[in-house]
Amino acid sequence: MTSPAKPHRYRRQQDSQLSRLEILKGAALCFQRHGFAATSLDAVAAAIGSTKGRIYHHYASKADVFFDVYRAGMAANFEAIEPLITAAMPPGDRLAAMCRAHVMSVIRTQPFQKVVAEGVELMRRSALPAREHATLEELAGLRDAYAEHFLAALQAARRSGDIDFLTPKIALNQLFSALNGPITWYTPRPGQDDAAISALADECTSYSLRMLAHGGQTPVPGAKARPQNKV
Amino acid sequence: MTSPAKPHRYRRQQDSQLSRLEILKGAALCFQRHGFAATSLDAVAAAIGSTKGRIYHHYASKADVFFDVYRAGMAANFEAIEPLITAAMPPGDRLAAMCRAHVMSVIRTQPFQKVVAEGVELMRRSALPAREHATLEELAGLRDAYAEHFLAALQAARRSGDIDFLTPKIALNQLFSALNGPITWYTPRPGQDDAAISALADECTSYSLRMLAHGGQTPVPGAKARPQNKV
DNA sequence: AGATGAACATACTATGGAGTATGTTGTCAA
DNA sequence: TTGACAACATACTCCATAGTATGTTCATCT
Repeated sequence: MTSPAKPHRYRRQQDSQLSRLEILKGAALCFQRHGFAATSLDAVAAAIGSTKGRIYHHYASKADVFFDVYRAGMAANFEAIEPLITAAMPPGDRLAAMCRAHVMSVIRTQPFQKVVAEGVELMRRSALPAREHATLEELAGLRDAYAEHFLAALQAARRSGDIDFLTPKIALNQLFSALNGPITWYTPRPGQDDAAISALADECTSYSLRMLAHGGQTPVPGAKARPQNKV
Repeated sequence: MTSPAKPHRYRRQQDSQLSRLEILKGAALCFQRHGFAATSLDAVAAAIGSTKGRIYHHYASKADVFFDVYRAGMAANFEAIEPLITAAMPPGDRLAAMCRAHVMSVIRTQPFQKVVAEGVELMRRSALPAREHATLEELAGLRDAYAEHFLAALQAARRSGDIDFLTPKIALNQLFSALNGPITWYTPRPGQDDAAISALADECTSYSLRMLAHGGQTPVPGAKARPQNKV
């Protein structure tokens, strides 16, 4: 700016969309590791070997980047289950296939799904600046529509006698808690091929599905009253 | 300071421990809602009708407050399962009782458990200033010891034929993901008495335990390869 | 009754980071 | 070949907030 023109090296993407995608990947990794608030756009820029100016050229604000990562994560999920919601299948099989597809998507796009999870939490306590309120509702709509597909599959599978549960909302919440477990604890291994990942997803899906299997009301011992926690 | 002495009203706690507890509760609520990074100590102070000076009188830093909330949350959990790890019970019953006790503790101390969850995430990517490193290891030790109790109960219950699972680590992780589900989605209702909460905990525990029930390897349809996600 | 220290409140400093303003380079159209 | 604009980089501003320094009140001991 003030100094005489040095021969800087400007790295330019021919395709603007590719540049945005690169930003999204870097942002997803940073957001996954440190969360939205603790992530600086300088850190995101450094992660992709760039500067903040590039990000602000493509996005209006830090929140906009976050929202776009969220959209990409949800898009991956929708894409994963889309062929299953219209296919002709027994209800039990459809639910199982949807769960399996969701787990695979979660593992493959883990950083993005972490952002989705944080975004969902963000919406719980709303009270946001009104400017972003419209976007928040859009993203909440995406999540609700996605959950609705699983709720419908859940109800259908129960009607057909494949699974059993008490309260739909609780069953759905607990199912997602299990299916999304790998978001938190999964760490990609160096020598882990697709077969190993597939086996891991199978095991997670299997556990999650058993949550809703038949088995009567297992009475839980120790369910009687115990002294109240102090804290 | 500069102005002449006005007759201020100082609210003082006779018991220092009570004051710390009040700070912890307010901090837990703020941390739950906005996370560690997005929570200012001014906000915490305002939540308890106080000022930042009071917090810094009891704690050396914002992180120290966070760590103490974490300790309180873990203490509540330990206290909940403690009588069950030594009691004479069949392994299956012990595991069930421990799960049920954990869920109840989670629901009762939800804000604290959210902090515990964030703390656990924090430790995954360590790389912290060395000053807090010792404390981090202490807290990680607490978590590991707690998980170890459940892992032992898991193994014992499998040996006795009460449950079945493949990989212990995955089973344990998925179990905790389910048991900790209410941390994320539970919201206390106004007219919700202890009986209602107990019923809710029962349902959550029931689902979580079924994850590890027998049932053979349910083959998941749609487990064959599908097109890779783009993102 | 006065001294001392704990338990706060108030007022200040310092810094990281969001956002902006502007400079620089490549590319394509005409 | 030269605008003109897109795609960046650089260099700033400015505010929120962590942390500090200091003032104030009360209780307790002697």
